[in-house]
Amino acid sequence: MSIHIRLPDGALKSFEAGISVREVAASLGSGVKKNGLAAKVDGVLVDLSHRLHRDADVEIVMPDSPEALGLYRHSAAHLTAQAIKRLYGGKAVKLGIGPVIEDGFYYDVDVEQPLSADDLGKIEREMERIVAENWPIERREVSREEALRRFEEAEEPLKLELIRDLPEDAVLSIYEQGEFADLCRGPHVPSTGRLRAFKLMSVAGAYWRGDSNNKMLQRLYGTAFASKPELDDHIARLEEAKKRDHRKIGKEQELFLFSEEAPGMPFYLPNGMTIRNELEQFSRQMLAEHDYEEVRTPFMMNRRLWEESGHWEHYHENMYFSEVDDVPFALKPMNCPGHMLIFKNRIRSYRELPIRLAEFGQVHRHEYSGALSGMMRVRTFCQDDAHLFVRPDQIEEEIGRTIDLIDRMYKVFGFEYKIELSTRPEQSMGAEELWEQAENALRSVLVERGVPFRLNEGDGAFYGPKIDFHIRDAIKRSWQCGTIQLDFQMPEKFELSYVDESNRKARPVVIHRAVYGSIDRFVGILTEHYAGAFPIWLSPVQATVLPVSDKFAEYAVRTKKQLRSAGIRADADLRDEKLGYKIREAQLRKTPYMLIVGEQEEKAGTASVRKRGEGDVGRYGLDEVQAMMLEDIRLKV
RNA sequence: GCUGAUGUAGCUCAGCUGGUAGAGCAACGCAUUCGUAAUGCGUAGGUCGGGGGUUCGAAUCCCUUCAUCAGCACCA
Repeated sequence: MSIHIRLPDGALKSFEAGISVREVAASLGSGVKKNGLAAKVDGVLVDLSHRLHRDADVEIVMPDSPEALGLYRHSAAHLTAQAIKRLYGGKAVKLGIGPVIEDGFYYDVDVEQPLSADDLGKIEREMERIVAENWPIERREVSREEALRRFEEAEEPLKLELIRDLPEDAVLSIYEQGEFADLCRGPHVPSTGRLRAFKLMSVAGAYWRGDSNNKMLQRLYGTAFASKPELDDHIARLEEAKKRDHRKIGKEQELFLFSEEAPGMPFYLPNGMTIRNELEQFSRQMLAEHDYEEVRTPFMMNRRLWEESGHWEHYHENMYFSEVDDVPFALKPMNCPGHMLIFKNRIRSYRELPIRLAEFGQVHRHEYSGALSGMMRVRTFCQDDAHLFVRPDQIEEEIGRTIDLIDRMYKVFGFEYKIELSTRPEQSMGAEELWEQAENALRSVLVERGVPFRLNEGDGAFYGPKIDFHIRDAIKRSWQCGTIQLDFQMPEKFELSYVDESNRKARPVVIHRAVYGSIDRFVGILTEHYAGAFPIWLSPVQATVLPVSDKFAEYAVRTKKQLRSAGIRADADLRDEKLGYKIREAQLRKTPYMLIVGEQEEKAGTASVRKRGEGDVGRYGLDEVQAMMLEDIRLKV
């Protein structure tokens, strides 16, 4: 019996039924035969050894196909496991799982001996050896019984656990390469010799099955590519990202510091404070345009309040406490209870709603020591927080307005962001119907506006579902910044009410929202986003005046003063150094404008302008340069 | 919190198997008065994260503690 195979270009070819993909590939020319890695049969990825029994669309996966990367990485993970087993003893190494991840792969192993960075080189060399041996990688489908027997013999308790947890009807397959075998769904590249470009990156602990109650295994991270140049490129990108690290730039540019005396609590240096202040000022301007009112609430309030709000029950592990005069206090981890008290301060009419209370609220949250990370994860930070008290009929419009506000502000920074909708978590409070109503409200706003979003099941706040805005940092870690949270619980807890049209008490709904999220984290993200070259409106020093020599110091100072009186953050570098030296330094500090002044400039009342990223742009009158800068600042470019 | 690594001058880092700490940059001083990414010479600067121990002797070995980093777990 013959079958028809349709190729991606639409061509139809006939083969005997039962022919392998490998043979189909071979019929397509020597290049495909030699370099084919796997195939997509009717859209499903399979090994070259896969046999075809009926008509199908077949596409051979070549090294440059989008699917190839996953194959290389998955096979490289097996290669890693095989090498470790060879080096540390087949039965001394218990295999966990070895999946492909965004930039590579990892393999979790249970080995007595802690693996160090030095061991990685050793393992890599063994991997190279296995590549040189060029073992075919072969798939075998096995019965559950056979799988259990094999991994029992191999003394692989973790694999046995995985097999036992697979559904009854699951097809089990084992991939073998030389003496090594692994339970795996596949597919893989056809032989170890195909792996030409891989590298082990790091080793770290990871709990078995992601549960901190389980044993901690050792996780080897690695990456693999189709070719060496692509691998080198990837490594170069990682190094580039490291240069953007906000901790490094924060130190170099004197933005902020951390002290052992206050772990996870940033100190702002004058430069960093300037950036923060600009961010706040921008935010205040936006708040004014969107009819918010700014308030401020105490850092510390009686524990009673937190019991009332539910924070004590749901959040107290992350809170800081203090007791003075036998009165128990808690440092606020959130601003909401304070804002509830403000709302309750007097009777509210339905005509007043929505009431939008904003606060640059400093909160304290006790994070686990291991979670701290520069400005990205701290124990005290300032939220650009606000609570919108709305009538039920205003919910959707208000959420829409908030999305607009966030989008508008992010555009100024040129941020790409992703939206997530997070639903009810396990640890939460309130009735099922209210949650459902809240989740539906958020979802329908997103759907109506046609914004793409990802559903994040069970990741909501304990008091309500939320829409989160995620931004990526230099090393591709994603951080939640903006958030819109719908809350029917706090109004209940605090018995909030307003007087409605028919003079009856009605319950408002609260929307929690933040744009920057944590201003501190946002400063960190911006630092990496701009690689320290902040746009002029944020730049701590907007212009440096550089006299060619001491003789023009007086004119330099005059120039600086003029710019300052126009509201520009200008400095003059009067040190007894050569011009080239001062330019180099200002350049390294990423100063947006350098004004060079010498004899000709002084005579003409001008300055030679050097713009960051452009270099020397010529001579301008001082008023002209000043206008240029003010325009850039105003436009936030 | 867990696993592993790291902590030496303001910064970046060197210091082999234990013999009493060094470089570059920065700072300061002097000379130089300079035209678009580093002028030269000189000076000063450290109880080697903290505590304890082993030793004749510890930056180096051991214990403990703190902080930081990578990752895991956590992230209302």
